[in-house]
Amino acid sequence: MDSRMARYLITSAIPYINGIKHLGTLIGSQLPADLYARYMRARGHEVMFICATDEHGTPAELAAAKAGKPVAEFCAEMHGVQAQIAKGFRLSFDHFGRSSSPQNHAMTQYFAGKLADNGLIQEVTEEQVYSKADGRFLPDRYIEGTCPNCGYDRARGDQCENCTKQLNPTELIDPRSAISGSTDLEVRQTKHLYLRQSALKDDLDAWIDAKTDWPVLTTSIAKKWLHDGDGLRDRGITRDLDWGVPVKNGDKEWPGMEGKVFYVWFDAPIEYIAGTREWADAAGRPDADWQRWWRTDMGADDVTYVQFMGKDNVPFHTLSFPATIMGSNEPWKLVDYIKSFNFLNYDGGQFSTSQGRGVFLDQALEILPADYWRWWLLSHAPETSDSEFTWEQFQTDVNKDLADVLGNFVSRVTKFCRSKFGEAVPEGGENGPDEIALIERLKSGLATYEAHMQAMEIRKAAGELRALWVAGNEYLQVTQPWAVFKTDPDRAAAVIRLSLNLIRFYAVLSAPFIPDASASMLSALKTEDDNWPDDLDAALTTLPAGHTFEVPEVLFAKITDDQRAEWQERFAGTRD
RNA sequence: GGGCCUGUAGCUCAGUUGGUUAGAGCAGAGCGCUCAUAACGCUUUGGUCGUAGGUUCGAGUCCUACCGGGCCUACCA
Repeated sequence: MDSRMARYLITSAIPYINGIKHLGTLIGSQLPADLYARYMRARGHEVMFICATDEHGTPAELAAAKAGKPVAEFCAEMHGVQAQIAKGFRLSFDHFGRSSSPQNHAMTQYFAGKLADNGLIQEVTEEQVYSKADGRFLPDRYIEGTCPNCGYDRARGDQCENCTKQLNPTELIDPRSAISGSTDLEVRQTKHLYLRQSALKDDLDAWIDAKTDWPVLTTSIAKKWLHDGDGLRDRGITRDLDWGVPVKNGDKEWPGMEGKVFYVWFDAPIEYIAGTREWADAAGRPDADWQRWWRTDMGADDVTYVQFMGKDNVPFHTLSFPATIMGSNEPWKLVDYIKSFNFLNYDGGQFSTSQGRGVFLDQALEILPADYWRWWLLSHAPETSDSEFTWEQFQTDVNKDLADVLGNFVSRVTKFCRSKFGEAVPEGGENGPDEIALIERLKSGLATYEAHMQAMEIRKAAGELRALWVAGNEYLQVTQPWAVFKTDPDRAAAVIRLSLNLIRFYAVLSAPFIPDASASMLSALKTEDDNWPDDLDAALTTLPAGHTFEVPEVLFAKITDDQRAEWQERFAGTRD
């Protein structure tokens, strides 16, 4: 076993269950996480890549009601749909779990118990709005009414969208349920558990301060919450809902909390741990197999834990979840690096699930292979600011990068070889100055690529990868095997032999971005050797003279103007 | 209202601790090549770096104000 082998625990923010997600959520966490996981595996490291569906909370109940199904059934179905989509995009989760799993129930109750043991849970009696018609308590924003400030008649209970004034639901004039429209509301007393995050503020602050290499986006949001106003506030971690993890103290009942569940943002991050346990259970593995990823006293001390998420999820991952871990006073693994992303906009506006604006993941896979989306989204990942999807840009970028630069390189090399030498790596000739120059170029480019991938500089990594594809075309232009062949076939053979090996080199390097195309390339070359080119010279002679191959189908068909126009029209407004 | 992020060529974006003539890809123009998905290569036209001040020998880079975009603001997740 390689002594440089390291262990990487990678989690993607878990997507909410209430519907099919759009391209923005894919690039915000799952896709970059997958890129990183694939890269680390390719480098020979041991990887545990966990994702799941986030299934609890009011929106899930409402979505189920709208679909006319029991919420458990609805979630099970939607989990299946999301799992299928994840598979379609080639997301290489080691396990795609569910926050509603028995494992997560147990783990969530376990952590709550530990926090209570350590004096970090406080019971608070508070007043909340209850809707008799809906038979449920209403979260602030599910109460609508007239704004006392500006008179807007569809103000929400937390804030008026018209005048932006922050509100309490009780301040609304003529309040009504946003769910049923019922005005039969009353204020009731109810008891809830609060996580005393404030008690851990200094620990969290010191911990965040030490993370000088984290993205500014990540640390600035955390610090804002830590220092704003009176500092980090305690947070309610229970809700009056039917669907969720029942409130328990470990495996014991929690007196006075009957019929209540934990708040979705308390149990959702714990699912990262529980999901790993689901993985072990599903494979019939012992507990030690998941614990070695999560317990620093059981082997996780050499694990590097990286989380991926959109910026909207940062507070929960920098504060609440770490507070849960720290507050347990047990040696659970804390995150080492948080890679956060801005949002992807759609043609000048936002993607909108409610308005059906933008491209949803099931539709995306209907119209184009996963690699097209993976490449474009990753090479435009919103790392420094919100970024923009337009169909024109998507079409020109994908056609140029994938079809012209990479796909066409594969075509011209394999077809030229077939017509002049047959479908086998040709023999004869040897490397000269052009080859030495190319290999030098590849060597430095490879080092740059590896550095960017290691640092999760995704756009820069994509740029360098593309530059390496270009280097292949430049090499052919310089060596001109089609002209040289007429006078010196051996020389042409040497060029093509290296070029065919270059295709394998590209397939290996590109696999984290475009796994399907990479597989096609390897399969056309009739090789299963996908080893990382740690030794570049050896890597470029992997396919010896005489090794047979076949000319592959066109790797990437171009997006035509007609297609682009049609999709632009189809995805402009409401979801069909 | 407050906090943070952001505004660099037509488009999408890089620009390290402030240092000589501001970069890349795409799009546009020209040339070359003809093996290839009318693909590839080379050259090239585009920018008073949001605006106005300030600090400095020197500012895209630091400070202030203003204008525009975005996110968050703790009971949506």
